Amino acid sequence: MAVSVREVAARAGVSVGTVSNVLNRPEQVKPETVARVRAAIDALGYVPNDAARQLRAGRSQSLALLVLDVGNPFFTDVARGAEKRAAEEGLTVLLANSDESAEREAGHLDVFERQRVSGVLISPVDGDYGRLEELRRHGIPVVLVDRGADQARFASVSVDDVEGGRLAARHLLERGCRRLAFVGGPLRIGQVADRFQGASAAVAEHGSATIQLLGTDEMSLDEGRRVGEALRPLIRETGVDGIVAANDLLAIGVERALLFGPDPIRVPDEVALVGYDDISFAASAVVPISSVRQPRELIGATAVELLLAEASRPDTEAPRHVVYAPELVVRDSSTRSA
Amino acid sequence: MAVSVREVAARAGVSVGTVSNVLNRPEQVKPETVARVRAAIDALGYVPNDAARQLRAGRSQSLALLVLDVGNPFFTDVARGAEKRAAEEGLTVLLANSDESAEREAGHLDVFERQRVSGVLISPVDGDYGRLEELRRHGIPVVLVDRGADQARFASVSVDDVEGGRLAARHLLERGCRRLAFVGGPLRIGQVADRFQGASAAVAEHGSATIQLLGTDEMSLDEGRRVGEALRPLIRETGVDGIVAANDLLAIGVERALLFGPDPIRVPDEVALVGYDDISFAASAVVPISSVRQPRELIGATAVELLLAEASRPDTEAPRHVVYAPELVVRDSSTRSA
DNA sequence: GCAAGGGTATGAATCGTTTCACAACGAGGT
DNA sequence: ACCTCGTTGTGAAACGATTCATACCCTTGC
Repeated sequence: MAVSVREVAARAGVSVGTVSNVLNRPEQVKPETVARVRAAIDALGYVPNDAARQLRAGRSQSLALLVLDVGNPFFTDVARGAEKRAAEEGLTVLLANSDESAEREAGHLDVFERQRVSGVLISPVDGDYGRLEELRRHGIPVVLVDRGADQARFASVSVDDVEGGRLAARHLLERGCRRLAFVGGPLRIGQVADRFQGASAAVAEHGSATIQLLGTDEMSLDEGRRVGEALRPLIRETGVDGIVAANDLLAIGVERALLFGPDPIRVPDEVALVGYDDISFAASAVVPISSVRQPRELIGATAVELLLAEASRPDTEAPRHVVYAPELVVRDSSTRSA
Repeated sequence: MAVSVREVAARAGVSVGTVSNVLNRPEQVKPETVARVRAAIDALGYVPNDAARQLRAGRSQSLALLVLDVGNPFFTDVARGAEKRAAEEGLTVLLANSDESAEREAGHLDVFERQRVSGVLISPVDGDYGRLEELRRHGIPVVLVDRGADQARFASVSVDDVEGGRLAARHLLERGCRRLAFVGGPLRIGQVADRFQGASAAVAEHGSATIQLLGTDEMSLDEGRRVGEALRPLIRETGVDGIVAANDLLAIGVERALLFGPDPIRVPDEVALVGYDDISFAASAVVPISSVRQPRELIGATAVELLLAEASRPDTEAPRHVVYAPELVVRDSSTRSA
């Protein structure tokens, strides 16, 4: 059933070592022999067995990418970037999903370690960095994705969320907004806290401006709608004139609630709105939503890069950290037509 | 660096065979010995090497799921279902993405064969079933996902798209619609053709009703908006009163174009609308959209099921095909308030 | 006292590939 | 003739887990 090098060798009239050489260092084998071996491979339909190769090599040709949510376009784009870069190194990416569950995360990490993957890229469920330490002790390099500064002991690639929040708020301030609202939560999510902090800092630079926090339990469309309803009186009575949402789903929900409730509020004329992530739905919302874009594919590619560096990093050297700058994409939701 | 059974055995004062037995058939080992071996495993931080196990077993503990688009919620839900069912069998699912590219698909299949995965679940890029035949000849079972009837030689799990189209159209007819439009394309996509065919059949059963096809180049929000504009005169002048969209993205785009163009058209009062797939955005559209739901997780679980059956299927028996019935989810977009 | 049999443990063979020290061979130099 | 080199190919060892025929010990029954 299974065709092995031995049979290929027999058919081509060479030794197994030569077959292996044809596969891995063809330049060291006489062209004529290469041809004969290749012919035998084709004739028999030989496919090398990775398990055997790995066993010998001690390490697999795959690296793992473990994300919080495969359903999130942010992560699928990161994955795309990682795959491209990994392919250049002859590596395959195993994509896995922890679904924000520590248990599933642990399960996947176990499998990866048994597989002796050549590295793990992970956007961790918060908490248990101990398991990651252990992986590294066992010789498997680890790179944190989209979670950075707080964990200096691991290499990481992330985006400056403080700066992103600042960009969003500053943009609104430049458009003349003075009473801002920040929608997002829970604050224990590092990204959310950073974005709020950045927005607050921008506001602080403007003597006359204020910002208030409207917390959410999750970052979904429905929560956005709920908060949108709560915003209505704030806009009409308290004079809120600008909204920063911690992600685009919230922003879209907020926009809908404002535009289509009883007594509609015009966006951007009565209140300006900026989201975060620049998902494709943001651009095609009823009023296209300004948003803060992150270099998603680049994040993935960089993660692979750091992994390679990590693999050959001497203990005397500290892990590397890469932080990218976010970028503001301006659309109608923050561009006052009047 | 790498801890192996040998070292565990030495530390526990037993043979390597016994360590293996502790891991795989603990009931055959004296409890006291089990404890001693377990202690040694913990002390040394031993993690079994899957490559070695696979090499011996001839087959990996993983199965592959190769989808057209990981960004599509349909497939991530299928993946979730497959993972659950696979976990029950002690199998891991490798999720990979062909991005509708035949080349990427071929690349992934090569890797999977080298890995000796225990099976491949695939929603194939159309065309090259030859490679799949070859995989099977090499002893790797194959199950087609979401592509069925046309390829009797492979086991498959799919949803009856003709019936889905029929459901959607019949629902509109029952609501009193008589001039229907079907939005979708290109028609070479099997699912689209089937849905249109089903809708047409439903219309044919009604003497007085008609249906016309409005083709699209792709199934996106933007195409939906474009077609929505084109629909405006048809509704106002030709009297189109019901729309079936081939997927929810199109439906959402159409709805937006109708509601927010100059001279807005009310949904469902002036025209009723049904989408397809029941993605989460459908329920939270401005006017929530009726849609045809497919049992996504069940599809994944069934695919794994068929794979197991396929692995032990005698040549004398034909591959199995499972076809699920779609389900109509009624929301406001097709429920005339007047 | 001995054979039979059940419960435990052993260790060598095996899976398929890669690697590496070495052999075979011919060409060129002296 | 002899030595040296370079090119090309060889084949056995190694990777780490599993398996299986075998051995050992202890009861049990006669």
